[in-house]
Amino acid sequence: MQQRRALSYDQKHLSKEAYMSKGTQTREMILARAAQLFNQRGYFGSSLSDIMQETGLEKGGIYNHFASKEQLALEAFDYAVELHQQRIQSFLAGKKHAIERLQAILAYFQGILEDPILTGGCPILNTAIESDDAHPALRDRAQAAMERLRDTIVRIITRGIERQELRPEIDADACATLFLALSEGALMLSKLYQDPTHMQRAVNYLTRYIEVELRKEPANS
Amino acid sequence: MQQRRALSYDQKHLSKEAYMSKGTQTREMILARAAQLFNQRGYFGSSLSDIMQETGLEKGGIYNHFASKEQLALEAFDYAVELHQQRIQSFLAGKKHAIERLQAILAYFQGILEDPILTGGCPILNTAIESDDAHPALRDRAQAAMERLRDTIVRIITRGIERQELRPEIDADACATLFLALSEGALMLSKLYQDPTHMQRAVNYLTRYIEVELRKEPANS
Amino acid sequence: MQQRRALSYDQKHLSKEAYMSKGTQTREMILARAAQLFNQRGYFGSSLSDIMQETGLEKGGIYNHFASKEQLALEAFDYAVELHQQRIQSFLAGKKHAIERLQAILAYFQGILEDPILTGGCPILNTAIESDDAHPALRDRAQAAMERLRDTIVRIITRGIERQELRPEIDADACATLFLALSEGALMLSKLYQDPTHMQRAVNYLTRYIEVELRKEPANS
Amino acid sequence: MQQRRALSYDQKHLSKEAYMSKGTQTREMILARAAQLFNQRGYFGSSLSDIMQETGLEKGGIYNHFASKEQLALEAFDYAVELHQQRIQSFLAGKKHAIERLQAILAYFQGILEDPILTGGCPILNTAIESDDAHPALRDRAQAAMERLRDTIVRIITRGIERQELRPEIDADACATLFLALSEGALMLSKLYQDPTHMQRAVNYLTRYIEVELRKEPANS
DNA sequence: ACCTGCGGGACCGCCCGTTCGT
DNA sequence: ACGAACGGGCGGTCCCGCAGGT
Repeated sequence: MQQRRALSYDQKHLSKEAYMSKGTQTREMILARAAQLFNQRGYFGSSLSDIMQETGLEKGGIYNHFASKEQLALEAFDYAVELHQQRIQSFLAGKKHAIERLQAILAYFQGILEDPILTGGCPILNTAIESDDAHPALRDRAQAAMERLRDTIVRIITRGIERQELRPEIDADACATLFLALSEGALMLSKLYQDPTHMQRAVNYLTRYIEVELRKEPANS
Repeated sequence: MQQRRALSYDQKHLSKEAYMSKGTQTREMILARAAQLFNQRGYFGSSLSDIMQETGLEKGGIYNHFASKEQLALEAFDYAVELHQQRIQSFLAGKKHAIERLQAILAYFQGILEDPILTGGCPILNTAIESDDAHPALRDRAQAAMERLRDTIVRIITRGIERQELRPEIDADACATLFLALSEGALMLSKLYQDPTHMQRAVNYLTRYIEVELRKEPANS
Repeated sequence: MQQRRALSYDQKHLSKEAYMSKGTQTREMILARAAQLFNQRGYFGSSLSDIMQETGLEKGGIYNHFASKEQLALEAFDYAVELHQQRIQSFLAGKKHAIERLQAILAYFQGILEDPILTGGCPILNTAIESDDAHPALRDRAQAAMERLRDTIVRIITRGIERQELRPEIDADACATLFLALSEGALMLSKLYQDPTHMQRAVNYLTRYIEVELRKEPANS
Repeated sequence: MQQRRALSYDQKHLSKEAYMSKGTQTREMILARAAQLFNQRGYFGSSLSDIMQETGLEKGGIYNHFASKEQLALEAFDYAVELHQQRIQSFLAGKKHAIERLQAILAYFQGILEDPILTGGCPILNTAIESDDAHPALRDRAQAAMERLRDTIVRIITRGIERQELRPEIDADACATLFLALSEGALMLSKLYQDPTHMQRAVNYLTRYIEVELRKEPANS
């Protein structure tokens, strides 16, 4: 019965995606469920038993696909990040102007709270906090993922400057830090208080910031 | 021998602080060490064995003072928060002007990274992230601690407005969110990257923000 | 070993000896050993370590089959009772006359001491005494088992009266109490003194009682 | 508060009994409470913490008076037996005739159920069952106590025969076994079923038995 | 090829019975 | 008589291999 759920899980993707062998399907399903679990309860807070229950598989079934809990955690983290990356891309899709693209980033952050792909908040933030002093392998992963996100923002800004959509004097790195830190921080606050207000304030603030501090004013003004 | 370490730990406080029975000393020592451990490895990532090793006590010795790991965690969190609260107070001590006081808050956040009382970063942030979907009791504690911190900032701002040190149109709540979210977020980034730059940027940004957006300009300007 | 497959093919068709997977065999083995242990040392007097030693399994192996010590105890008790029930049935087998059947019951009780299936005496008695004020779940089990035994005796008597093998004025319930209480009490005495004499006396007494008080005299005498 | 109860416990005896130092009072109090506990939960089922709670003392306080849990158990058993022995004596007091004395024994057994000095049933029975295969020291104690009880009955019967109150052909030992086994067995049944009926039946049966089988008929009948 | 289920064994948090300094 | 500390054992769970069967 649990297995049925597992099977049906990915079969809906069959039409639009490449063929997946049963094994690969199971593997993906495990990753999806584990990513969810780890994102809510953390790496140390999730046991293999929890994952068994979540996936409907026996231990052996999981171990068939992943050599260890750690390996699973690493891949599940990648999976979660990939999901979020796709979400960002879908927000950015079709938006050319740097202002629009920065707004899309804000929308993405707000979406983590209001329309989450993975409940439990931002996997990079969660993993960063849990792993920084405790799990180097995971921390490196989190660092790389964060860097990718940061780089996305930096690129939007530098290209925006090149295209003369943003002011030339902007420090792209500092600006990316502002966006990232404020968004992640506000996400944390809103999750802690279970109140979206804080996230909303951060988005409001950054939206204004984009307009007032980043947008290049028309030359004739 | 291990016990001796425990004894010596708090005895240096005896001269200046209230008398502590041996039991209470040990209790405090356990809290201090456990707070450190939990702050680095998290609640689920720290085992009683780790705490035994850190304290030099046997299990029974710890259990004498705390009914469960959870109870210990709760009290250790309070201990850590209290330590940080005292730090904030020491930063605020003698500073009357709202601008100065807000700068002290920034200095406090920067100190978490550069001159930590407890290695492992901000206990409220760490605990908030770990507990929000996994441990309600801890989350409530973290929420209360965060609220206290937030309230400190809000009060500084509202009193600053009253004293006409800050602009009257400031939204104190929104402003506190900005300070908290940006500082905690930057702290996370700096810890993740093991690079104080991000924290520094947040402090720079907020320092400028204080001057430009909050400080009430002299009437004659 | 290679033959196992051939064997197992037929084993599912075997009507009299149900096929037992390796897991089920282990489970039964644990039950048998645990039943023995509990019967000698009691529930609180037996530790999981004892059971590990007795079964030669590690904790994980035991825990695979039983969710807790309590669950194991409950099932082990049922196992022990079932064993004794079968023993009673084998004593009763082929005996039609109520007198014979009551004598079989006595033989069964004497057998507990002299030819035990499970050393440690009567599991119902042992469990009744240990659990009555301390372990309701176990007590309920013991009560049900005792009731089954009592019912066996009551039925023998009532059917004996119906068949005019026993006197019509007999109070079957009171008589069953006499049999049970005296037998269990004598069993306790003989185990305490490590001397079968007391059991023997009870059997002698009840044997005479059957003849003198229960047996219906021929009409022509 | 607990301590207050402990203190007051024996002070009412001070007037009529030999002087008891505070230490001795405490010791007696521990014995009384422990005897109660062991009688209900058994030796292995009672922990020192239970005893602490029951007595209101700390561990050190208990260990001041008893070298080990085992030693306490042994003495608590003796205490319980002594209490029961006194009860028997009070039932026998003033009764000279063997018939009366045997009836007193039955009344004593019935009293265990209906007006217990120690809840949890007969300590000898309880201890016999728990210790027979598990705790030789306790079993020896139980055996001795049972023997004392048995001897009381045997003596009543032999003296009754000597005094021509009972029939000369009675086997006193067998008769004592009958009384003991039936009473203890019925006690077990009544406790298991939480229904005094079984005990009542045993008493009824033995009362009749005394009249019909033991009482010496007047010579002229 | 994939999954099940059994078993291992280390370790978990907790509590035991015990000792001893105060 | 207390209360701190011990140290090992409690019941239970962890993560992990591996044999077996479909």
